[in-house]
Amino acid sequence: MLYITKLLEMISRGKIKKKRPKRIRQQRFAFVTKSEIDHLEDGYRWRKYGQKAVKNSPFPRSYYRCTNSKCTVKKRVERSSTDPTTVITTYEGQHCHHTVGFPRGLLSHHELGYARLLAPSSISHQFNYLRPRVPQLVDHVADQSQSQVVSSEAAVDHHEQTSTSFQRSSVDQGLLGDIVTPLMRN
DNA sequence: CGCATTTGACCTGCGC
DNA sequence: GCGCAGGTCAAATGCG
Repeated sequence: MLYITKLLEMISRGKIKKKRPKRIRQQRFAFVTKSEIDHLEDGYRWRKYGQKAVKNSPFPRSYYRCTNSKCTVKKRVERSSTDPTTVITTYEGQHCHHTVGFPRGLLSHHELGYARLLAPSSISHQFNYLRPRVPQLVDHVADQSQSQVVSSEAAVDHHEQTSTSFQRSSVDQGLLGDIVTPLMRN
């Protein structure tokens, strides 16, 4: 009874919405990282908007969104059930703004690769400028967490195997075609 | 006070 | 149609 009351209240407040339009699957990139840290810095600011226990894994999956309101990039972070020291980070979408910088030397080279990958072309030079600083950052990270890209494409495929709506071709031909390394491409 | 995180409920897609 | 799993929302709460 209490629940029904709450339900009606929610409806009246517009909390229960009608059907949302079909989600359009955006480009996704997954990184497998050996790290003790779940949430690695990648130069962008993220706001956590959800956490969910996933099947076949004792570890919950965290959902993050870019704090820039105009930016729709999302990121999922989950720890591998087979190897608890491995973190699987899946990025979805493309940033439409500059990074906020790379704080505290926590940037790992795979995350920088991602940043370059999804950054607007107009700021791609920013990453070239930053590149000379990377080795020391990577060394710093490597000592802590042995960050590495194991197989981004394999990780994506793990999620996308049955999906036919993941359109890589446009990515390859477009903006990211200049940036994505052969490894990252299909 | 503003922003980030937590968390339970709701929504949606998919397989049976 | 039903149930499950994944994804999202938003109020409550915490923290600097």
